[in-house]
Amino acid sequence: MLNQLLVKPAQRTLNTSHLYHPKPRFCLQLTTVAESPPPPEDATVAKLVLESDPKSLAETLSNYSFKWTPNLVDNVLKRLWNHGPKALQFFKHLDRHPTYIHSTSAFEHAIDIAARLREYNTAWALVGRMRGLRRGPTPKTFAILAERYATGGKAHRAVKVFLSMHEHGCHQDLNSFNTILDVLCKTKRVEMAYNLFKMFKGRFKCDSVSYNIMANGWCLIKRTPMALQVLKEMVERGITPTMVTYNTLLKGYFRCGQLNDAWEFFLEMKKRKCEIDVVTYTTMVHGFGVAGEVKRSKRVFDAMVKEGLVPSVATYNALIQVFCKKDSVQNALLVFEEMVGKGYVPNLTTYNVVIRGLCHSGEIEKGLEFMKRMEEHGCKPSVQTYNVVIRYYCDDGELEKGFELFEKMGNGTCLPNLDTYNILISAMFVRKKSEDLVVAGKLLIEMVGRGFLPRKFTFNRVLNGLVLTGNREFANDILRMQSRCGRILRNVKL
DNA sequence: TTAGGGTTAG
Repeated sequence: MLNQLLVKPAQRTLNTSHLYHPKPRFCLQLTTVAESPPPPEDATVAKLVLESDPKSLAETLSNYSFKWTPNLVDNVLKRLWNHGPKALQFFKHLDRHPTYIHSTSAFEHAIDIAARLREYNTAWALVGRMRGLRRGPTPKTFAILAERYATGGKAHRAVKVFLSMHEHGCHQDLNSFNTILDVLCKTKRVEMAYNLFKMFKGRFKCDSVSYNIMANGWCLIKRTPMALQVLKEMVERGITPTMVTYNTLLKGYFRCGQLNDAWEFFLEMKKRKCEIDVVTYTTMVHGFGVAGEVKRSKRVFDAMVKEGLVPSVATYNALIQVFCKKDSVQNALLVFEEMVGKGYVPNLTTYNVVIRGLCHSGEIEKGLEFMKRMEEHGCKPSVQTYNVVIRYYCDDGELEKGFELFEKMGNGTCLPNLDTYNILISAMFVRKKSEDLVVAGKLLIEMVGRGFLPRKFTFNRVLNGLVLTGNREFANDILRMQSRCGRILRNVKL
């Protein structure tokens, strides 16, 4: 039934339902796709890891003659980035390999993944293991750990990581100090960073980078006066502000909606004969534009060119985004074509901005054309690209087209992430059909199987939906899965 | 992975 619902009957169809699944959990059909070249080896391995039951992973992989190299392992781990438990199972399997030894970078990937899953004990065990093998830890290892602690809401632990570096045989220097400051600032723990900064600025002989990091931190939490204070202090200590310092403050003004102050600051920079650079202009184009001042934004862009500065791809991206958001996609496309005409190579951001703009104005098919165009030009659509188009298809009631793209992701080289699943699951509630809710339940099972932890809200929503549509038994299955869910992450021990 | 400019919805 579901198959018929989600497919246009006249189309030639082919059942591929989740090629990387041991058994199809649900059958969605999609139109025939063109023959594509064989996937790279790391994609094949990633697919096998995703498909295999953890217990049979070793056996599965031994059926193939992969030649394990640091590069291959790194790429597999990168691909499995959104599938943490699976990635760690793979890492663990190779950790027992008779001849292959994990590289520093493989360890750091694994540590990053474990810490992202908040498996801090696992992460530290890996640090110990890499030390035992004399593969680290390196300053980068600690930067990763600190960042994961900070983004996991454990800023104090992040600071501790930095303070304990030397105990793990890793020297603390100005670079690592700047890194911890930046990690804290980027996670909005600016006060904490500032305290640390005040405490150690003498010991590590803080440089302009440290000051710039702090100024940016205050700007990120919209406390520009404090950023100015940092600038003042910097000058008092005889450290010359750089273009980064000025551009940071300029961006800070825009972030606070202080357009006039931003403009004044820019004039002041000019007056003082600052070497105004492409970043300054890009900040202005974006700042004025997203604040609704499209004409001003375009004037700045033109002024830049007139002054002989060459716009970067980022400058074009800013302008294109401004047109998409505050003007029209048609004008944005004109800028896009102008950019291409001048020999620029649009990047992932360019395409994502354009595709989002098109979808937003109801031109999803045209967005899809751009997706093809980017692929033809060697720019692989990212999971965000897919998510945008899938979302708009679903919003438009074109569920089958959304699923078609979802299938394409699974078959190809761009694995779905948590957002992808959430988008699709939400879409399953629109038609209020029993069959759709069963799909939602199956998606939920699939995402858990791949190591994503759905929010409680998602579980409850699907459960309620199933119960209301008379799928009580299936709801019970899901309920049992939910209770197992908490244990899934804990089961991955190294 | 020591700092600044372009992607994200409701």
